Amino acid sequence: MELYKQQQLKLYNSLSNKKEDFKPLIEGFIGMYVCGPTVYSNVHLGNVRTFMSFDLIYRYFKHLGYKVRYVRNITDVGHLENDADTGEDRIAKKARLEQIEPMEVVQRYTVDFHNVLNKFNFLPPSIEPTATGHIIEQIEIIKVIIDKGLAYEVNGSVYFDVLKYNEKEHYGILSRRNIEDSIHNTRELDGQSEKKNPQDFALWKKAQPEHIMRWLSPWSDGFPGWHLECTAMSTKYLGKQFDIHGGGMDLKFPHHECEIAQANASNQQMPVNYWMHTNMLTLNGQKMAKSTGNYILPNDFFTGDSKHLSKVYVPPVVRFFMLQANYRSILDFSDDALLASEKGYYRLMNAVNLLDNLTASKSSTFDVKTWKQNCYDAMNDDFNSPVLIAQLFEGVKFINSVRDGNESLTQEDLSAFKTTINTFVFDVLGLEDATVDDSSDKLSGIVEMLIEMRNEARANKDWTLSDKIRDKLLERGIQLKDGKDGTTFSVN
RNA sequence: GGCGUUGUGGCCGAGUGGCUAGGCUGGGCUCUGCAAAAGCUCCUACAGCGGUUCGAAUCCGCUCGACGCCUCCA
Repeated sequence: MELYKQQQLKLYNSLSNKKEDFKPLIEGFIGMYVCGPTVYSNVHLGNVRTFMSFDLIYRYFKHLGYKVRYVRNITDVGHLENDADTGEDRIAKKARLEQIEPMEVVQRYTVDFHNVLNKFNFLPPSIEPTATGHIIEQIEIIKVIIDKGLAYEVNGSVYFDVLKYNEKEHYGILSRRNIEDSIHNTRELDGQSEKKNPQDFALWKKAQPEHIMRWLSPWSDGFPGWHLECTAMSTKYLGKQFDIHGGGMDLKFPHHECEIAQANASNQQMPVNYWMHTNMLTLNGQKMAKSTGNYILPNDFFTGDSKHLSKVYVPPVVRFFMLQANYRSILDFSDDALLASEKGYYRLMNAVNLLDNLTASKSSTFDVKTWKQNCYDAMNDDFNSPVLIAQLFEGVKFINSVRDGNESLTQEDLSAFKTTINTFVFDVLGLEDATVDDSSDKLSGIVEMLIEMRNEARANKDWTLSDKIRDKLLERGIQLKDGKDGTTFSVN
């Protein structure tokens, strides 16, 4: 029987602001759409956090036995710098500044995005569509919305008529806004606007003569608006109605609100059952953002070359750090917090690695079944990875005690225990073991030899030599551990 | 100004009406040639002020602070 039939999952739905029992439209299948990056620059760590949250969610769904179609787009056109008519397309601007083709910009940062995600051990989505690959679909949606009378054309550009839509529907249903409020609080534009109302948003923009990203449409040579691509691609691959739509908290308004309006306008139904929003990663208490310069790049961890970092960190440590916070909480980044996570991470890994060396006993002193369900309960409660990790540390303590002979497990319990811990650590949390690498076989042979030499020195009470071997190894990241049954080591 | 979120011990971070979060750090003990590792143990907090309740960090109100969105942002 599939695991999802045994585990009742609750997830927090931004649409209702409540935790709800999760029930997919079609039993056993999940359609999930996540707003991907706009590839006009390198992804920063805040971007990574969002996608990591959904990687965790995707992994857990898969573990539960769901067939998941996970769609995460690449925005490669249409994302304007601001909503004023003077706003420039981010990618076109970057191309202009660097004097290269827009598609070179797109290619460069798409590759960077994939490289970064691979380093952090992300599972690839099922489909990763691009906005430029779905111009026709976007044009078709615009036609439908115009036919419904909810969009209008001005000088070759097409805008969504928010006020008109709001007459029969609620624009602001997701972000809990009233259109009246935003009318009163909208900053005055410079009076040049083609839009009937400042709240209206572009479905299609006519390209200026110098603009190099342009496509033919019934209205003009131009390009699609930012919000539209997600509606086009989610509808195409997941249907008019699907289970989950996710993205960063900052996309809730206006991006997701606009998506709802467009989809609702063209398909006559609410597109998404569960909206999920991940919270921000902050640096110095402020949101990480390219525009303010307050950010840290993933690559900084691997070089250690940043004023925010005291040393080099391996990717799983960063991953572990992020998973120690719930995806809906703001997480503040600091070197101290990362150092603490690093220690915890290695403690966890060292215990996992001990598992294979444990010997079974006639009886168990640990309730494996309850502990295992505790792990599931944590994840079933809106993907509460911090609580899961707390449970895993209960396991760590227990493993170490078994090793020391203070606790015991039957063969059956031992294998259940092993399976559970490996499943959650590697499959669900997606943590890689940084204590092993390709050269581990040769390395351990050499370290075993040094341990032997040190033991000889210790037997001769030659503490100078024995301590030298131990300390020199530690300097190189190899830690010797003297236990009852001899010396073991770990590579940190 | 509007909408929303939030304020937890030295630090990071769960929880949310009575019952241990967890990690890191610091103190003590065991083990050890000494350490480290590991185990045990101690340090026991919920911004402030009122209210509801037998009982609130947890619910309600107010105050103060922080953050996010309201223009692009994961």
